[in-house]
Amino acid sequence: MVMMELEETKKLTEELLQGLEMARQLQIHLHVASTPHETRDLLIQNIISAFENALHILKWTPPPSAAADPSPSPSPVVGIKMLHESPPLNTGSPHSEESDRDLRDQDPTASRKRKNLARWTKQIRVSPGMGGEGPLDDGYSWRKYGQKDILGATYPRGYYRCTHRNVQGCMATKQVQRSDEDPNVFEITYRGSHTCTLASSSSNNINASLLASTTSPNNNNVLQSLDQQQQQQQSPMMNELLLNLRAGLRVQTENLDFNFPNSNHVFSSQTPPPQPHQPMLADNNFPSYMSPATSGISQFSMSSTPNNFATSSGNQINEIISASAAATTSASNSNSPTVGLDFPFDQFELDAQNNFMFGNPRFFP
DNA sequence: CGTATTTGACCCGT
DNA sequence: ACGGGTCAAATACG
Repeated sequence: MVMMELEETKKLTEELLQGLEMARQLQIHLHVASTPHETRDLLIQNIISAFENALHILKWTPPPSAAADPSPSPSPVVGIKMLHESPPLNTGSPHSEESDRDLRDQDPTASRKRKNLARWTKQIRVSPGMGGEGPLDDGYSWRKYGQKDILGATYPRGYYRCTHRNVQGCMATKQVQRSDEDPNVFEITYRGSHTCTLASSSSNNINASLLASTTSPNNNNVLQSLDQQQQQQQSPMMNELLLNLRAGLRVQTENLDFNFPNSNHVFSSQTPPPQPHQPMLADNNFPSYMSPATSGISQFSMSSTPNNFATSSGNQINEIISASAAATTSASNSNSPTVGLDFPFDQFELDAQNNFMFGNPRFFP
């Protein structure tokens, strides 16, 4: 077997750790009657994904049959597949993201940092029948800022940035590329994590719990104070996954990607103080304030209208959430020693002490 | 009328 | 020079 690189070892470890944490989460949720089954499904799915990813890292190849996309889900059959993507992928150059120029004017090192932004790709399959023309909404509010024809690609690539870039300096962006082979598949490349404060802060609860079990013990007390019921899964990823689940989509694979040399890179140096960033609308408890039926209205906006969900239902959700969020948010605004940003689901980092971080530390006083 | 999208120009790395 | 990514003015949208 080929000598495993340090990076891989790290990834593998992270995968396993995540799987472990998810399993622990599941264990906790199993004792909480009010936990929506979606949450459990999600956790299970994530646990499976963690293992799959770990195996993937180990170069293990699944049996041909299993490799294909299983889609036992209901109507809108959709498969989401996460792809590793630390090394320069399609485009050899990550490069300037919008205002590299501007950034450099203010901070010469800014452009360089951009290259370190987290980057990962997902392949999302939408059922042919679905009206729209693009991948489902991922819970974030995106604003299209460009479209380009790519050589060799039949479909143009759409460029999106977080709607709150200007207001909150959220530098997250994503690219949507429709697959040539299968027009029903969209490859979405995300870059950078959201630092915007769209919804509440409660969105990090699940992360907090995860942290509790993995990171330094000094966090536990705080974590324990969290209301587990309401603050369960709110990481963007969770939101996303839930969205999928709600829509009858099936999450096929989740992968993690680690290309964050340091933990600060996520925040553009241009951005004032690292803002408490939150994962977007916390749609975790959707049953309560947002029935599947209600959310169904726009949650599957396609690329042409990337932020329907966020703008429509997101606001209401935010309001609901903001209340509970206020408490935790304010308490955690300060920069904590460790920087764990909540990335869309699959993201997590290691803090200075190499503690596994899943979610951000803002919950800790 | 404010906000989002479109689209050609521009910038930058290769 | 080329291709990918972003800017920004024009336009569409609600």
